[in-house]
Amino acid sequence: MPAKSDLPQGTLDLLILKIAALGPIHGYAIAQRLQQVSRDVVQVPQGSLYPALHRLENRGLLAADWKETETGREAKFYRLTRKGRAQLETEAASWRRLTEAVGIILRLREGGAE
Amino acid sequence: MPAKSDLPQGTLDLLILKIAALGPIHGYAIAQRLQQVSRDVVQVPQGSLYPALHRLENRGLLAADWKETETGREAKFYRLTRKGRAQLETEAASWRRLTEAVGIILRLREGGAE
DNA sequence: GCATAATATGTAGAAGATCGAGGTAACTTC
DNA sequence: GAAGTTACCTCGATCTTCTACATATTATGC
Repeated sequence: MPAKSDLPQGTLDLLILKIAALGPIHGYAIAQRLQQVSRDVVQVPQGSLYPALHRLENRGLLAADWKETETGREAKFYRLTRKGRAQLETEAASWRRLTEAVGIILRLREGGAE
Repeated sequence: MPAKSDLPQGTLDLLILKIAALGPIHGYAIAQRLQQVSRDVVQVPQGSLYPALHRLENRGLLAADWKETETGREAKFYRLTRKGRAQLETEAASWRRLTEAVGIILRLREGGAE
């Protein structure tokens, strides 16, 4: 059984920014890397990937240049802008705050808090 | 500065199911409880809350009865159905798997994993 | 008696994100 | 020359969330 995972809204942007922060990389490779690192928990369909990249580029968080890949093909390499780096930090902090809060809630027991 | 938090899609259902699992409770109180326990990180606007409750009820995950609150007012008390309990477990497991994966990604360093 | 706030429910409409399905093209391997 | 992989892209359906609005009851203050 495949680990069907459906990223919640907003999460994809955070992950893309994070991967791009590790060094210039093209879209297709971002999706592969996410899938590898997460052991298939995170799977990004192309219909989500490319709109997200364009969205981030339009917002000035990513910048792109066409370059040659290692295999000698043209691809669009994305890198984080200064603004993108700031955004990444903000979103990562929100993510941590939120997951911490949700974690607390999920661990509640009857007759628990206050 | 308020901890503006905007729950990602799907998360609200999970949290509602979890709170309802602790015992019958009405909608307004669910929102209050979430906010209290999370120290204001999770804030549920009514325009999100009630549609979510109806959604969950229609899917057969919650069941509702009108009862009197402690303050003597009529309110709709929700409780988890058997199906809802199963769904809660599934969603909680997904949530853990996902946050774990995202956590790994957010901790990546250049020249890191594979 | 009247205004305000808190409790408690609900709807309508706009805005955004994800995703399945489709399309293009180049390069590699058999 | 057919198939598979890499690499880009768009469109439309679908679902959530959120802002704003609407309603009714109870409690508090003046």
